[in-house]
Amino acid sequence: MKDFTTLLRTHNLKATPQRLIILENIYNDGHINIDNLFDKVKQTFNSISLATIYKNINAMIDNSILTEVKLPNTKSVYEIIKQKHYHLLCNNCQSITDIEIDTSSIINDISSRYHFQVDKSDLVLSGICQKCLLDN
Amino acid sequence: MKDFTTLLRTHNLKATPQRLIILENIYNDGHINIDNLFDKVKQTFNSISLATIYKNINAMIDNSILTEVKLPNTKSVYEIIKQKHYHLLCNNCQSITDIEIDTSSIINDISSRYHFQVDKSDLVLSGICQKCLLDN
DNA sequence: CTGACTGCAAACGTTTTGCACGGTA
DNA sequence: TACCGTGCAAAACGTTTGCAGTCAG
Repeated sequence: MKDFTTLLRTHNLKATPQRLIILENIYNDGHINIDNLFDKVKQTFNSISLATIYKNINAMIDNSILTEVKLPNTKSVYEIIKQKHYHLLCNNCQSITDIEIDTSSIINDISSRYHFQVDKSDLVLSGICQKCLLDN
Repeated sequence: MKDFTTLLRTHNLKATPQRLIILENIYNDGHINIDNLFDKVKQTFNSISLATIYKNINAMIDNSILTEVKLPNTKSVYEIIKQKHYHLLCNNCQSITDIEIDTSSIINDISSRYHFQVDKSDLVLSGICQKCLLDN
């Protein structure tokens, strides 16, 4: 469990109970889409409105607490901003796994070949995860 | 200019004038979002409806003629399916460039480290393109 | 000739907004 | 206490659908 109160305040947002529960749920899940987040948050805060979820997701993205991860063939998920990493997406169970890869050689290659200044990289590898491979 | 009539027919779709113009516009642009596509197509086929654009984009995706490219911080674009490649996205001029990178070592590494069967990879490098770097 | 396609309008699901009330700092 | 945040309902937005007419093969 992290100190989400401090996280919010250092990013110029008030630490309301709704925001704390939203962050706890995103943190526990790792990556979560709006619908699942709303369902989960309602379990501990059943009066919360969907508009509040949206407003807070957007506020936290604007204030660099969260980031949106766009995925092929499925809804975007949101995650707390952390160190640079990439994603595995299982097309069978829909699980998302953070992975670390050294992409510096690729990025350097592209920078020089295309004279493109790379500020951000997004990589999603889709396929079948270990668990689903074993289950079938 | 390619033979889009054959492309459509070999994918079990009728070669209507609307579809040919849609494909020509996507081909010429390389990658285009729905709004820009609608604007462009209207220039040569002003009676076309937005519903027809949507229906055809979806039909062509379902029949493996087109693919959707999801991009960070901006709308998805559509492109004609071609050989495997990745994308550069300029955050200044919004241009999208196809790039070729050998990602096999990364994918092999991930397959063995995570026991994940990789079927597809999506990589977007965002930043500033050469033209915009020179202009500023 | 027949099934597939088009264009319109209506419907739909998702996200945003306005506003009065409530809570954080 | 001042301002930010919440919750509700309504609005806006993007996309899909139903249907009658049309066209490609």
